[in-house]
Amino acid sequence: MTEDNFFNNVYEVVRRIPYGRVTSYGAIAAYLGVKSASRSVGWALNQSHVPGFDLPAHRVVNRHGILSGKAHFGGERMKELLENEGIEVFEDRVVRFKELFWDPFELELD
DNA sequence: GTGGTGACGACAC
DNA sequence: GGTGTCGCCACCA
Repeated sequence: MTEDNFFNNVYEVVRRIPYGRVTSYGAIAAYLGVKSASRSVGWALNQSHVPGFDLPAHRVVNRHGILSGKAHFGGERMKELLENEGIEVFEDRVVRFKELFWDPFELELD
């Protein structure tokens, strides 16, 4: 946001995802002005596994609400984190994804 | 500068 | 809804 670094912007947005809500890689990329950089967003989130890096990456799923990054959290870690926030997860997919989906552009509406 | 890779997305079947 | 293909962008060797 405040910086021109794509990665930094991704982290900024992810940290602002409301509790109990989820968003997609594409939505973040679009908010950053590069709609087609969705792959880079996921690539950036790869940093979230670094110690001391507090990032709710478990709230970021793909366009279909699938926990595509589940493998990077290790086992059912991502699923548990989501369910802990009241988000139902079935078969690696977010139930009611359409309702729980949070668009980064809502930041402007705040 | 070039090529390969990835926690994606849109489209076709 | 699921699978395969192609396109996209940023990063690293």
